[in-house]
Amino acid sequence: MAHWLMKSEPEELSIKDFQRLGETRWDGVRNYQARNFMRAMAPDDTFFFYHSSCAQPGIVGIGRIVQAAYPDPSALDPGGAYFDAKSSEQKNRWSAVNVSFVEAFPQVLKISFLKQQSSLEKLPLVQKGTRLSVMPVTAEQWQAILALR
DNA sequence: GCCAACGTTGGC
DNA sequence: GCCAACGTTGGC
Repeated sequence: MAHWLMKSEPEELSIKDFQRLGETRWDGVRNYQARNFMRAMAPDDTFFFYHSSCAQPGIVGIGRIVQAAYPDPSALDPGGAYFDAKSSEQKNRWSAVNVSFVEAFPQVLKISFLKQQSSLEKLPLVQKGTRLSVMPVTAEQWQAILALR
């Protein structure tokens, strides 16, 4: 079982929204590297839910993959924010996964705090210049972050 | 709002 | 295939 980290802007989907929904589709990823990580996801993989572009950016909870990657329907919706004119029913460049809520942390593990952890030095999230919205988390990093809750 | 850093686009 | 210009991300 693998571990991941996925970023969401809370104005788009917050951990509270996620908790209320229980299960949802994770779509709209429009970066090839992030997409490729999504395609490597398998049911029962777990991920940290990260709030980005907000007052308190950081890790706020945990989710689980319930369905492996499939063509992202949002790329085919001409009225939607994630429409991609270069994708079609036959050839959709983008992928979505289905995810379920697992846990919300009692407090935000702020990015400034995570950057202070030597155990997380290699996590792309804290590395300068990295803006991946979906990334792998090693077993060691997973445990280190769990211990910070 | 600023701006560093990165990704994408498109002319050549 | 190069690379300048532009767009986006995302912390601060």
